[in-house]
Amino acid sequence: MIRLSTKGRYGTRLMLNLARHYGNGNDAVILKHISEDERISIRYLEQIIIPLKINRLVKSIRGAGGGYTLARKPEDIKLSEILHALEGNCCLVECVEDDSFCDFIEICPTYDIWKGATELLKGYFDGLTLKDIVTMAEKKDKKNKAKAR
Amino acid sequence: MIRLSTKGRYGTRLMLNLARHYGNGNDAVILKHISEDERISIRYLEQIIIPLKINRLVKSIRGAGGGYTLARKPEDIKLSEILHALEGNCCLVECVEDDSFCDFIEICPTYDIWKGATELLKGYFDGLTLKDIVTMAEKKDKKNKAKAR
DNA sequence: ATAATTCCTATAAATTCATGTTGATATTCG
DNA sequence: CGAATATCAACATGAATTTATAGGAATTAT
Repeated sequence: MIRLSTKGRYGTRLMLNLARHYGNGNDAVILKHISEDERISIRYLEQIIIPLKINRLVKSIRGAGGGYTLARKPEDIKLSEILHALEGNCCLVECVEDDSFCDFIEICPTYDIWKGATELLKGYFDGLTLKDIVTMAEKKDKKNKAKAR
Repeated sequence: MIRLSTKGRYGTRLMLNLARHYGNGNDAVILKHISEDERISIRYLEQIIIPLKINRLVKSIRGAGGGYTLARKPEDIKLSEILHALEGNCCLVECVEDDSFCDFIEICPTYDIWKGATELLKGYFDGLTLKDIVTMAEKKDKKNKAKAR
């Protein structure tokens, strides 16, 4: 019912991939590698990375030896920014962000409900940076490996 | 990016409409009236109400003089139940509810993020009953009328 | 019987999701 | 310079899903 689009999900994974490679000197990552890592077609990644570039979350380096890198440090990129870039509005219903969308906001009994839910989510995604998520994933990975032993 | 489908939104409005008419003796409401009130086509309402009926949130009365009523009191119906009925899973991503959906949950760096967001939303919708929402809407309405004077 | 209303199935229209094609442009490296 | 590597850009296509409408069968009150 409430769904995060593939664009949002794939875009987040793309950014996490870049975050993991960030800061190793020559850190440009090519889409082909991300495609292999994340099992998402290059063509689709190309479409998804466009808004990320427009919103200056990634930088592109053209030509041989090129690729993409994060435009800022992983600790300075919030998940909310990523989701917002991938669609103008990071909200449950359009009327929450664009109040010209519907003429009945003033009297709509559900508007405040959806608005409240949106604010809740925004707060959650605002409190998570790429670094946070990478750290969480590393911990999880370590735990799994310990279990496997 | 994160979107509540029309089914979820329209279904909620449908239920709120029934809630407003609940308990007035002969309280069966026909879809035609809901259609006029909410400006949603009867045909679409018919589709939306099916899962609400299957999940025993509404009762139907067939034939002339029939219609629909809430199956329980508005204070006993939670918004989370409505959203859950309208789609099997009331979650941001399928893997959160159906762990056979993806094989990489154990190592997926984003799974826990989406799961956390889903839990947050669920908690929010769990704390809201139809009665709560109707009461909120009435207060809002009164306020608007006061302003108009 | 008739009218009202739910119920059931089909299908059209719009959007999202994903891949493919072609070719241009920029950059590195030998 | 020339060849290889990648991004950039504009489409085109097809499958899947969501959104919405339509026709008619079944049920019931009057």
